[in-house]
Amino acid sequence: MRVSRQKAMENRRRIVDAAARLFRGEGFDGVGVDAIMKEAELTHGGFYGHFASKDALMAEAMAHAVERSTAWQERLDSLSELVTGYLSDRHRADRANGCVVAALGADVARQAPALRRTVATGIRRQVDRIVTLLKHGTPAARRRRAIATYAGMVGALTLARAVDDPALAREILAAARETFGKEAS
Amino acid sequence: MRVSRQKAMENRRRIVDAAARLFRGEGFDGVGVDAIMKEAELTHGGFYGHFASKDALMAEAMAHAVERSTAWQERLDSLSELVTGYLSDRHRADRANGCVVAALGADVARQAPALRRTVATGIRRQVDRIVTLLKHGTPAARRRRAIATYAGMVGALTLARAVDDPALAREILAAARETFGKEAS
DNA sequence: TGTACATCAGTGAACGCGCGTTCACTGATGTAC
DNA sequence: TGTACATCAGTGAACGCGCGTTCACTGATGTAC
Repeated sequence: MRVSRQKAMENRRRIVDAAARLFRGEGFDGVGVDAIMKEAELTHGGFYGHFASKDALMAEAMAHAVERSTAWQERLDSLSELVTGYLSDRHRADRANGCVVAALGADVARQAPALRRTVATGIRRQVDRIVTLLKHGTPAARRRRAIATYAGMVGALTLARAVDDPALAREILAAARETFGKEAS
Repeated sequence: MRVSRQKAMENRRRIVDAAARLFRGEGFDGVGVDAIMKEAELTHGGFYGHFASKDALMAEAMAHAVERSTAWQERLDSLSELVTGYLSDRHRADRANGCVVAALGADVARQAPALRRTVATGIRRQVDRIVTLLKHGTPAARRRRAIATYAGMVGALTLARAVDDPALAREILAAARETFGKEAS
């Protein structure tokens, strides 16, 4: 049964959005086209009217997720706010709506160039954003510091999620918050 | 055709070793039982004489990889050596023989408790190891610093591998080496 | 030490299932008059 | 503005392939005498 062009565009957006969440939550291989379409309240057959392949959707979903997460942090205006939010227990528990790199980091390295380029763009933007939140040092030192801070954030969240011991997970997040949350002079 | 008990044990070890490398290189879902057995120079049918399931091998392969990487770093005796080696271009390019957490971090979070517990043990050991390399500060401060340093190492390697731009990858590794390689007072 | 038989590590065909993808079909939408 | 037809978004069955797992079989190893 045909659907209005506007509704079709909305459906497409819903598929990308569902994919962006499900991929982060379960990994690229952990989610099938069928599950994504079901999440978007459609049937799997219609998928290929919107996308050339699952790979194509993966790339588009990553672009969507990167866009969203960048938009989200525009509102933050201090390093400690950014770090505290990123290294929160809430973010640790909610892979599906969180940072793409922490949710899919190792998987991204094995994906097609187009997808990796998209993620690289997101990383660059995140680093630039942190640079603007740093107040001390030369531009080069601030950039270096921003990269190390972002690396620390991603690594701490990855470690906290990998570990099965809640106490250790909390300790990791707390240690990283204290280390990366304030700008050491 | 039957094989001596000693040879059978050696075969089992070869399967675990091949699995540890292949899983890190291609991800848990990226490698099949067939590929692992072929890498170990056996046929896939014999697999279930050694292991109850692919999941069981995954857990054992992680234990093996954690053991090996811990043994490897025993030889290092300074923080800068450890950090420089970890954040080298060689390690970035060689996922299959490198750090388990950087190679499979996000995937580990989705695995069975037994596997996550094994990885947690490896993480604890790595943190303890870094603590012994730190010279300044109270025990609590050193532990905090060790966790943050390990997080920075894992995150930087993850970012460098995710990115498709070699120049950016090198910049990330260099920034992290400078930041985490020397013990800030 | 040698022989006869039981054991069992490894082989390769086969099974069942899930997943990515295709396709004939449906019926509401969009358009031409 | 209303009617007739073409278009095409979405449906659901089906296909083919790969993967985890099973199983009957093989033949060298291990053991009992």
